[in-house]
Order: sequence, then structure tokens, then C-alpha cells
Amino acid sequence: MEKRRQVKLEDVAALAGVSKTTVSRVLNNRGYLSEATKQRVHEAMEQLHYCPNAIARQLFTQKTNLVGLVFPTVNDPFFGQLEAGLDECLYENGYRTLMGNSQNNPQKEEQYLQLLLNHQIDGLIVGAHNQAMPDYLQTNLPIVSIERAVAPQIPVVASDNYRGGQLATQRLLDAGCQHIIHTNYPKDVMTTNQDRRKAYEDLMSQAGYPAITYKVNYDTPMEEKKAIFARLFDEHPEVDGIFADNDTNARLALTAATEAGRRCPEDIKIIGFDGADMTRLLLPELTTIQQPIQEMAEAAVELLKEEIAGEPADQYRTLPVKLVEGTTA
Amino acid sequence: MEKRRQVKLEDVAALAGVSKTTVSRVLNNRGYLSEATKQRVHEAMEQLHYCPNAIARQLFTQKTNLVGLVFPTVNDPFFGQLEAGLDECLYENGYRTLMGNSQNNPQKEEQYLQLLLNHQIDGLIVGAHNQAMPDYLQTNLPIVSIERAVAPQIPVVASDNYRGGQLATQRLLDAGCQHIIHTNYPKDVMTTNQDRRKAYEDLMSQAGYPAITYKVNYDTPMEEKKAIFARLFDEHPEVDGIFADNDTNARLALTAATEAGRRCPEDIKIIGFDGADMTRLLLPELTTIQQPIQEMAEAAVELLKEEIAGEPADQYRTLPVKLVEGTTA
DNA sequence: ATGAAAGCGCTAACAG
DNA sequence: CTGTTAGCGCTTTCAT
Repeated sequence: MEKRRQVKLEDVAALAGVSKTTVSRVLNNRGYLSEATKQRVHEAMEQLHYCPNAIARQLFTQKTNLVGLVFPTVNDPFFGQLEAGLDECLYENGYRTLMGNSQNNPQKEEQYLQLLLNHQIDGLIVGAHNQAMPDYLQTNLPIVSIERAVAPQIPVVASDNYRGGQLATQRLLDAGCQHIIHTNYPKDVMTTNQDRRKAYEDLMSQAGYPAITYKVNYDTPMEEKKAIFARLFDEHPEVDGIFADNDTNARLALTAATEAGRRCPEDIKIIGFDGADMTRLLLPELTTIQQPIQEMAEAAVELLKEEIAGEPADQYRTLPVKLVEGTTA
Repeated sequence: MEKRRQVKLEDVAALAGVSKTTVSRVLNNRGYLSEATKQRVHEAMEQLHYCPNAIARQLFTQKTNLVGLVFPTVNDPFFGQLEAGLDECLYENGYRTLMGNSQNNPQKEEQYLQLLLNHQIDGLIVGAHNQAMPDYLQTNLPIVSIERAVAPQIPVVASDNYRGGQLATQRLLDAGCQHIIHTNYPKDVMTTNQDRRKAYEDLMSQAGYPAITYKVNYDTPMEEKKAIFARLFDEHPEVDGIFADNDTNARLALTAATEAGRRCPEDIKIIGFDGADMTRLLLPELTTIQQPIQEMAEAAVELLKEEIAGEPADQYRTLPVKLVEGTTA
């Protein structure tokens, strides 16, 4: 191992003609110090280009100022915006962000968790969507979950998914749709997306229509997803409305509809869910239910801070959604 | 500071009736060990739920297995896919990823860099696009740059931007466009995007047409960007082709064109740059120049590994681009 | 207002 | 094959 000799506290102390303690005090601005020594120490630091070694400090304080993020992937309009928001909030609160793309692979999620724990992170924000329930509980690490019911004692930040499902379904019903199909995760995946389904089913039932949900898992390969939507139009030629549980699926539905010879919104109306900035930019014509992503990020960091401070955090924080107008529904 | 008493090496040693050294040896699978002790130590670890403290190890080895990523934001089709790819490659090579969204703010970039250095990261991959040249050079940290000329001695991974610019411009010329306008960063921003402009200018010059480039900086607020494109159609009603330096700008051009009453591709042809998966999914009709994002990520990690290993890394790695067909050009 | 010394948890000479 | 010892760079009692 190469010994890249680093400038350390001791060197600064030697140059300034004081003890390590004093330099440490200057560094942390703690305790009584004469202006004169402060000055001298600062000069010595400058001169040596001193850069404190966070690792050594961490070893002592048992604090890393590192927060892990475990989500399926950052390459997604929703998760990308969310993680960017989280990173920003965390940064403002003095934390650095450790990325963990689980790719919806439970095994990889476990591994990541283990690695992040090894790194002695101060906290964890999770939003991966898996069947399996990871051993997050084994540890007493501060954790916040986003849009996922992980375990009873772990706080969850979520948008008002049920309300969103209502808004979406009602919109299609109001537009005169009678054969509305929904897409969502398999029922055993523990995400709050399931509340969107619940609302859909409730409203369809009230309206006296059958509820039909096509399973589209997050990590289903793209080609397979496309096939599912093609099949949807095949199996249900009567469909005149689609409520997709996220915007990328809505886009696939739109493409499949066009390929099946339907015009949107004349023949079929489509509404999505998420309303991330990038989707709004690239596909502004999509009508969708928008989640307050930035606020969710802020709420999550807020809750995490409370947990880290040892305060009893709220168990659940629900944020409002809204319908944004496009031309597809 | 709360003393959450952690199980440590010493406890395991005590329980197993051996020395710390032996436990350390078992942990790292180093040196000669009898099967019997190995067994006993493993049992003790199990029993105590021992989890090695990476910080302590890092302090000794001077290695953190942490690599910092400094890009404008992860909330972008190109950067999102790139960072996801980088994270995956780094993970496979035993590194964890530290996120650093500089938001194209030179000051924030400096801060991030400083913080990452404090965290004793093993390497850095940068791709922020700023005017200012940060003090990356002060340090002898292994660094790789993506799509940005940072400094002479820092390796750069880039796609063949000049070729991409040629492909795009030629495509528009072939389609009969005579008034092609380009968008790009201001000239003082040190990104390889400038090569796209160069190719455009060269081909336009060859064809005997004037080259007109509208400045659209990455961090220009969205509303302002929209205004720029509206103005473009105002100032150049004769425009019949747009070569945008990235896909989101191409989307803005498309919207502005529609709002100006032009049909695409009948009245105006538009071609973008990047071809990220998310853009392909959400806006498949866009004709664009596709960068091999995954390969770029792999190449960057490859180069970084070489640097970390102390091998002399190549100074430049250029990867091929290709035109992907849409209906806008 | 400043310093000496102990120790955070782990690893690696060097002995035995 | 295993243990003793010193030390990675920093912080903090406890003295003075």
C-alpha cells in the first residue's frame, strides 16, 4: 500500500509551535483560544494545505455524516428527481449521499444494505420495491422509507396515493370511459402504489364496472412490458380508458394504443401517475397525477433528522397529489 | 454523543479465546490459521452479530472504497443513466458511490470536492460543466472526466462528438434544410459539446450556409430556455432545421416550433443529441445522435481503476456515436 | 489559555 | 500457527 504521506494535525501543530490539542480546538472552534494562536494556527494550515482527515474524526465521533439511499435505480424520472432532491436536502443538513441502486434485486438490496452499514452510515432512506422484507429491523439504524411500507416501526413518507387513484379514475369516468383498465405491481409488492389500485377498484365498483388490473412489475424487461400492453389491447378491444400506475407505463400504453390503431384521446383516454419534471418536459401531453416530489424529499430528510437526533419521529407523513392537465385524458 | 457500544474485534477475540490478531486474520483470510480456531472465531462472530467497523479499517489502510461522482444533477436522462451505469460498474469493482450534484454551480462544485476529499475518497469521476476550472490539480487524487476537458493530465472519456455533430448536420442537409440553427453552451464552458458545434460549423461552411448558434446553458432556468426557443423562431422565421446539442433542448425546440405554427418534420426538421434510454422511451419520435452511455461508464471506471492501481492510464478514450431514427428529421 | 496522554477499532510488523 | 505491540489521525478529559 502506497504511503501517500498526508499533512496531519501534528504537522500543523509543529509549524505553529502549539500542541495538537490546540490545533484541534481551532479546527472545531471549541474552547478558549487567544486570537494570536488562532491566527498562527490558521496560517500554518494555509501554508501546509492542511485538510482534516474525516476518517480519523469519524472513528472517534462514531459519526460519518453519510446517509445511504437505496432505490431501484436513479435512472428514472421519479427516482431521479427524488434522489436529486434528497441529495440536496441532505447536503444542506451536512450529510453526504451514498448511492445504492438495488435494481429491484432483493439480493442486491441486502448486499447494499450490508455494505452501507459497514460504512457506518448515520442513516438510511429506502424506496426499493421488493417482495421480500429485508432485515432492516435487525439494526437500530435511523431509517425512513419513501412510498413503501417496510415495517411497522419505520416511518413512511408517501403521497396521498388513494386520493391520486380516485382523481385518476374519476377523471376517466367523468370523460365517459366505461372500460377502464389499470396497471400496477403484483399484489405482494409492498409499495404504496397498491393504494392507487384500491382507489381504482373502489370507484369502479361504485360505478358498477368491473376492475381489471394488468400486472407490470418495475423491473420487468422493457420488451416484455411492451408485449403486455400489446396483449392488453388484444384481450380487451373494448378498453376506452387506461389508468397507469406510473408515467412510463402510461407512455407504453400510449404507444401500444397507437399501434393498435386507436387515437388518443378520441378513442382511448390515458392517465398516468408521478408527474416528474422530466416527464412533464419530454411528454407534456400526458395527463397525470403529480406527486410533490421535492416536498417528499424534504419530509424524508426531516424525519430522518428527527430519528438521528433521537426524537420520536412521526410514523407516517402523507402529502397531497394533484391532477395535471394534458391532452391524453 | 451517544455511546452505542458496538461489538468489536476484541469482544469476538475474548469469546473465542484468541487474540485480536487472530480474529483479524480470520476476517481477512490472511496468514496461516488452524481450521479449529477459524471455526471458533466464526462461531463467536455469529453469536455476537459482529460487524466489522469499516471506518477503523479505513483509517489504517488509507482506503475507503469510495468514489465520488460530481455531475450537474442526477435528474436528467443522460446523467441519470450515466450515473446509474457508473454506480453499477463501481459496485462490481468493490467501490461505493458518493453522489455530488453540483447543479452546475462552480462554488457548490468546489465545496463538494472539498467534502469528498475530506471523506478520503479513493477516486473521483467528474462531468460537471462549468466555466471555472476547479482546483482538481492541487491533489494527486485519481480522477477521470467524462465529456469535459478538465485539465491536461486528467483522462477524458467522451463519445465522438465531432462525428456526432457531422452526422446530425449532414442529416439535416441531406433532408434539404438550408437554414439550420444549432444550440450549444457558451463557448467558454469546457465541455466536449463544443466539438458538436465545431462539426456543425465546418459542415455549414462547406455547404456555403451561415452557421448560427443559440446559447443555451445547462442551468438556464426552464422558462428562460423556452423564451430562447420562442425567440429563435421569431428572429429566424426562415429556419427549417434545428440541431440541438441535447435531447431536452430538442424537445423544447419541438414545442416552440409547434407553438410557432410549424409542423415537424414537414416545415422544420429537428435532431437532438444523447439518445438516453429514458428519452427514447418518452419521446421515441425524436431523431437523435446516441451516445454509448453504458460503455462510457465502463470506460471511465476502467480508467479510474488503472489510475488507482498506479498504472499510467490513457489520456483520452473516444467512443462511437450513432444516429437513431425518429420522425422529426 | 494551553498541553499530555489515552483511546476510537482495526491491522501488520515482528516475535515466538 | 498465534500473540504482543505499535500506530493510522483525530478528539477529549484532566491537568496546569
